[in-house]
Amino acid sequence: MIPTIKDVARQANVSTATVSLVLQDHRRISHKTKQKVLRVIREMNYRPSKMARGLVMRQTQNIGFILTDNHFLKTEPFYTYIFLGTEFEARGHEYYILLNTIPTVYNDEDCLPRFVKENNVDGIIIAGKVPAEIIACIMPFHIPLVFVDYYPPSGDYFAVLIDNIDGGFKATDHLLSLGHRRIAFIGGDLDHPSIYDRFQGYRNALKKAGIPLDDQIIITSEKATSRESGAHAAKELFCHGKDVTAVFACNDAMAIGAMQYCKFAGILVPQDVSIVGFDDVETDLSEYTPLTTLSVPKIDMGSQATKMMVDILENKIKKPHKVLIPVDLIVRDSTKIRN
Amino acid sequence: MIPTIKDVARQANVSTATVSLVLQDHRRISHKTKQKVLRVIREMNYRPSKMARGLVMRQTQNIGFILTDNHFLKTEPFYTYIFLGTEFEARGHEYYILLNTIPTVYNDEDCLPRFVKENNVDGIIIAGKVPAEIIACIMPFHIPLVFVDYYPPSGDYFAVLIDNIDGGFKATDHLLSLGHRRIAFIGGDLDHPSIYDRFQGYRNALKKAGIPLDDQIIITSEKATSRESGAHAAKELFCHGKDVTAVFACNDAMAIGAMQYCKFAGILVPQDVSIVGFDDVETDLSEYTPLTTLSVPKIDMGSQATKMMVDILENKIKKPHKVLIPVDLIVRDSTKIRN
DNA sequence: CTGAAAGCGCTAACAT
DNA sequence: ATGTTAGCGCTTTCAG
Repeated sequence: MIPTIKDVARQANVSTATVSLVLQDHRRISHKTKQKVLRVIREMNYRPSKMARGLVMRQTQNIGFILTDNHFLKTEPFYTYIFLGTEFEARGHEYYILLNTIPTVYNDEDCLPRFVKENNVDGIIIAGKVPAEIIACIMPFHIPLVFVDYYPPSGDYFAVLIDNIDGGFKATDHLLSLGHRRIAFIGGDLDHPSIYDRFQGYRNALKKAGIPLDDQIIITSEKATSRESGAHAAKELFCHGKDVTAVFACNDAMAIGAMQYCKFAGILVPQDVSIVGFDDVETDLSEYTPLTTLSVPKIDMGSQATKMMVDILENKIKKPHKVLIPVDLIVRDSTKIRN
Repeated sequence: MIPTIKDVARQANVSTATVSLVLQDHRRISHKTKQKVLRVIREMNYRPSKMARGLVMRQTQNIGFILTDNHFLKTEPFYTYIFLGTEFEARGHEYYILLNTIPTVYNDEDCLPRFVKENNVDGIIIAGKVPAEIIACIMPFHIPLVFVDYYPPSGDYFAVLIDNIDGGFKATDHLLSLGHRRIAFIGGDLDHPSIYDRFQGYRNALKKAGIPLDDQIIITSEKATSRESGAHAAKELFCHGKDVTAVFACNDAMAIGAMQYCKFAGILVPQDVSIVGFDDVETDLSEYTPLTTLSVPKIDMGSQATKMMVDILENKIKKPHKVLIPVDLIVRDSTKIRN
């Protein structure tokens, strides 16, 4: 049988109120009683019931986690890592994470995650891009929100974001430092904020190096950011004989696609061309030259988001703000000094 | 302000007991009052508090989900899908899934998932192989357990398992039906139950076809089930000129490894040799011939596990038993009729 | 510094 | 058929 606060109180010869106060480390408890109670608690292996406490405190100690299903199920476990990060961090703060995937396409039926309907969370972490309707549905409930790896088009929010500008800069700067001057950018739709920012970093780095932008070697006509589109972009680049010695791809998939094309076209990486990716998600690619890329600390992002949420819930912070997570350049074999 | 049962009772001019009974669809409530109460509930948008109900009912309406971290984080989202399946199913039964990853190597510090320490789950689903110590730690708590894709070496448990024997049979039978007679088996450690069972299916199929087993073409000397070991095994097979026209690999990774070796050795798939894998997890392998394999309904497995757990918790089933999930042969391009 | 008691929202005897 | 009431395990005034 699981001991209750009453059992502890009886055993320690104090009232339940005292036990409760000890539990909260209240200062108006004498050191002696505190030690006594603590000992009994340990002996009986007592833990306060979340439900009873939640009932009276009017809080669930749960944090919701919302993600569209395609994000969670894609092959690279990007959001899976973020999710895990939230879980790890939540443990230390006595919170539980409640996952709720939502359909990628908006669907007014089950628009509201059930944990908000049931009032079963104190706050919600939203990971990746979600339909604007979902956010609109949740807002009226006045539940604290933290966004991870996504920032809604308008409004002020708490958010944990990748420092994409810095990443783009680091990638480009790395190539510059290797002596490259003709550095191409290949990316998907610039309307996507992450890609746009990575491109900004690229621009900033070139500007700093005093190299003018050359639209000829900036390929942003692809919509997707897949391997296929990476291969396409590379074809565009090399087929027309534009002289480039290095490529910064906006993500690993496109970088790999570019490498696929190079292999096909007999272009050697990194001898003929250096390539840098972004994300550090494409593993097990024994076919290709190991990719120099920017590594995103995914677990850390989840952890930061939870930390931020806990701070909000404990009223430690009130004003919405963004936290930018720095990325690390991982130098592997796909980049080398310019010939 | 969220309405409570009292608000509903007052508004409907009945007692809270009546509202409670209506909520549980108790028959000793007159149709008329029931309708009246139901209307008020709808009007006020009332939902009973999980915590209050849980407190008195002594149940959390939470189901724990345990997984070692390496399982959750491996590149293929195998267990991620299973986890999602449990979530989907849980929704329909008003349960929440609480994830708790545990270190892969046993670590007596945090051996117990916190949701059991805190008594925050009614039952626990355990996915994939976990250290025996963890199970031993949990047993004393008498929490219902359901295993998914793993069955402990000894004892009687509820479990949802892949029908590996059937899968091995289907794989081999497919090759037989294509006219192959010299069918190799490549697998990792036969001590692993899944691999052993897949091998049994292979044996059964050959036996049924009246083909004697040939130890020469059964490669089980590899410990791992990685691409590398698949390539090794294939080398072993083809290097020594053992005549085989088909290979059943115990999983997709080994099958891909075998294909890597074939490519290297100039052996054509499927022209020279047909290959069948197992799991249907290796995607995005544009380099290789699309693999004929056995597809495991991962989401369905999670869903079945939750269903089983809910049945246990509702006392609908009491005797431990296994549910075998059938697998489907997915014929792609890596197999063809024997020349 | 500690205890008694009320009450969080709900269910389940027991009354009526 | 419905209402009254006593808790479930905990926190929190308010007294002492």
